[in-house]
Amino acid sequence: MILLDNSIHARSYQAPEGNLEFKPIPSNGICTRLGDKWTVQVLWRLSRADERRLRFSALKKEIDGITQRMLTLTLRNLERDGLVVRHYFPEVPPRVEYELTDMGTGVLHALEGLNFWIRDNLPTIEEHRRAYDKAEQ
Amino acid sequence: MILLDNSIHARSYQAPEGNLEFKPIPSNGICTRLGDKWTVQVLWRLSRADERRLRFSALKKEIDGITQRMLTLTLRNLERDGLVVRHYFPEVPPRVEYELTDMGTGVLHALEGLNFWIRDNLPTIEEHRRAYDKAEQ
DNA sequence: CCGCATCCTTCTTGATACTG
DNA sequence: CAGTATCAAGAAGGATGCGG
Repeated sequence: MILLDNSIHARSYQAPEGNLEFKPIPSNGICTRLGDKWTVQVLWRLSRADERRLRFSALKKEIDGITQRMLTLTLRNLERDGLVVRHYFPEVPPRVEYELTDMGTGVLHALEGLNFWIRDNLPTIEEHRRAYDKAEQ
Repeated sequence: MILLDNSIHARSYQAPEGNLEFKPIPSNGICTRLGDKWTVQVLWRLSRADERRLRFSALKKEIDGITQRMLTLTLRNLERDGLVVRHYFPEVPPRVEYELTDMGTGVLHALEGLNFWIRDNLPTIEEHRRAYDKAEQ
């Protein structure tokens, strides 16, 4: 997904006036990434943390249901894209913190429109789904 | 994911001022849908068509690389969610047109912010990817 | 504590052939 | 023309065990 397929809430979304002004640009995997199961959840948790930084274990604790493996993979991809930076402290036991970059913050802002749209339209969509499924038996 | 992983272009994106104002809401599969390989491509083609309607075969011709099977599946999902309506004409040979609903148009508007963000940030992201991959050997 | 390796299951996409 | 059915390939996600 883009937004959470688990989580809650917000203010109102004003659809822009007039016609659609974009031709969709190639996203080179960005959208697939944002649409996966955990990415936005991770970005959002980091955005709410002190100094936009959290330890691996803190993220794992906050994100319900995520496995160590998936958290690692998700963070690696975000790091590779420059949305998150990894800070490694070679203590014993080791400590690792992940920090949201400005670009990481930016993508969350860019998702606000979609977020509000979903909030406003999800009930209607689910209504359609029920009707459709019923018609199919 | 959301925008095209194949396609081009647009105007500028003004990031909202101040702090992030949303807690991501549950999307119930919407985001996964928007993040898949063909959904946005289909929505966008319909949005540019006369009366926002196109025949199945026209869509197939316009969307490079899509198979009959994937176009069918994509349209079924969009129809189920109420983003598209299917008009069936029992002629010989049969004719089927798909029409973008207001809600379908709405979701494209809601994606504009993301679209512009990607256009503006993709070069930087790809730079990060190259650096990351190089560091990994 | 953090993360890698391995194995396994499920989902998504694609290729191809057939039909009202 | 606009599908459906079937099969196969690959990617994504989950479970579990080991290691610095």
